[in-house]
Amino acid sequence: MKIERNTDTEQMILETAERLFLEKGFSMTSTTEIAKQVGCNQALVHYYFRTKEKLFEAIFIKKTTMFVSPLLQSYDLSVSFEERLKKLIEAHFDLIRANPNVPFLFFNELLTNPSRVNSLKEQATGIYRMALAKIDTDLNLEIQKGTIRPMRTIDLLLTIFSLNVTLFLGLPILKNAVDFSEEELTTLIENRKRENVIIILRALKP
Amino acid sequence: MKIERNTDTEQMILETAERLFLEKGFSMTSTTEIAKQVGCNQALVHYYFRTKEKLFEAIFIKKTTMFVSPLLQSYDLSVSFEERLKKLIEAHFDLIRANPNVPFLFFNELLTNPSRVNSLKEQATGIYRMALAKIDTDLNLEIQKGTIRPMRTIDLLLTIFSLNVTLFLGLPILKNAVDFSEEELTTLIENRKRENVIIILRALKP
DNA sequence: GTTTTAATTAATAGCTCTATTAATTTTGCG
DNA sequence: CGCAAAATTAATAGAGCTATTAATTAAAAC
Repeated sequence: MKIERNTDTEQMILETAERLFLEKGFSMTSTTEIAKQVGCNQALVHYYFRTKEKLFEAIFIKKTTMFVSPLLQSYDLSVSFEERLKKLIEAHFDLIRANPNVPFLFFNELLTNPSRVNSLKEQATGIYRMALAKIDTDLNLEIQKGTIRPMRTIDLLLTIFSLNVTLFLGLPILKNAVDFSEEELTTLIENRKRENVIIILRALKP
Repeated sequence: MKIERNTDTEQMILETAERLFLEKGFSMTSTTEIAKQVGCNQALVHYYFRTKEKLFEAIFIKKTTMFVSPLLQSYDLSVSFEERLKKLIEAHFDLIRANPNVPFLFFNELLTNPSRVNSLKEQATGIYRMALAKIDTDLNLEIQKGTIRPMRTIDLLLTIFSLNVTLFLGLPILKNAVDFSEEELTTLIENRKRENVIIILRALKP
């Protein structure tokens, strides 16, 4: 019986690091612990990535782009504005549900280490601006048509973002405090998804 | 010329620790740094509070209660339900605006150190349950009257919480990314306050 | 004014972490 | 095989952090 040997240690380090960073953030995760969980020597982490910082950045950037691009794809111009927005909200919601720890990582790192915002600016702002511009013109067109009330794009985006993100950000705490069953939890989440769409669409009405 | 001597060093340690914990979280704040900023010996921090953990807990509990109780006071039964809710939302909003870093501290510590939820359970759940129960009966009464659509209390609270908290949680990041002027910022905040009330009240309509 | 108590400091033990270096093992290849 | 490159490890320097202890200074009490 042969022990299953690492097909690719570098990949394992990356995956383990990703998991730990997402769970505990940058400062609470040590290269020592990453190595221990991978089952390799701690120096190996530095062999592949030189510094903890670089290892983190690789993951952070990956997560950033992963977290924006699906939103662009879901923007379907062949249906009504309301339908289009609904799809966008749901895509955003599902994206966070599939990666519930990412918002925590973002907030944690961008708040405690604001310099990271800068590296993000060049990386992600491009995509963000595209998404923003797309919605912006779209929204203003509808406002001119009078189908929705006058509002700023940033307000709409903030609302979507707030409602979708906070649920998953707070869920671990809520789970700990209230003690849901597994199905109660899925019901709650599904409910919220529907709720969020309703809330936002209602908010747009003239 | 005499150097202004600490009237109360213990108090200064507490205040400095509070500021640093709120800025950077528990793990990123060292007793060494606290002492340096206070201008005293590092051992003094431990002399007064024994451990960093105990120092943190003192602050954490204080912030927790401070963050819940004002919500109960603003619950004014002499006006209409809608008006009452509006006041509650605004009180919540103002509370966070006055302590914009507290949500970050909560999320950060409750997510990375879930055991803290337990100490919170006994401390704050009492107050929370009171607030929740109050709104719960109130809300269900209105639902029976048919003045608002059927919905669960937790959904209403999650909506309020999401909209109010995320703004201030994300503001430092947004500020860094978008580069607002001081008045643009206050305008944005005031707008959001109004928006949040509108959004939530609309969401309740039958 | 001396004694007791409280506040403050210096010094340090013990730990953990990051990063590097040099040595060793494994792998790929001609 | 034999050798070069890559992967892996052991060892360790160097730094920072928490917490404690013993010594020193300031304040209070009698």
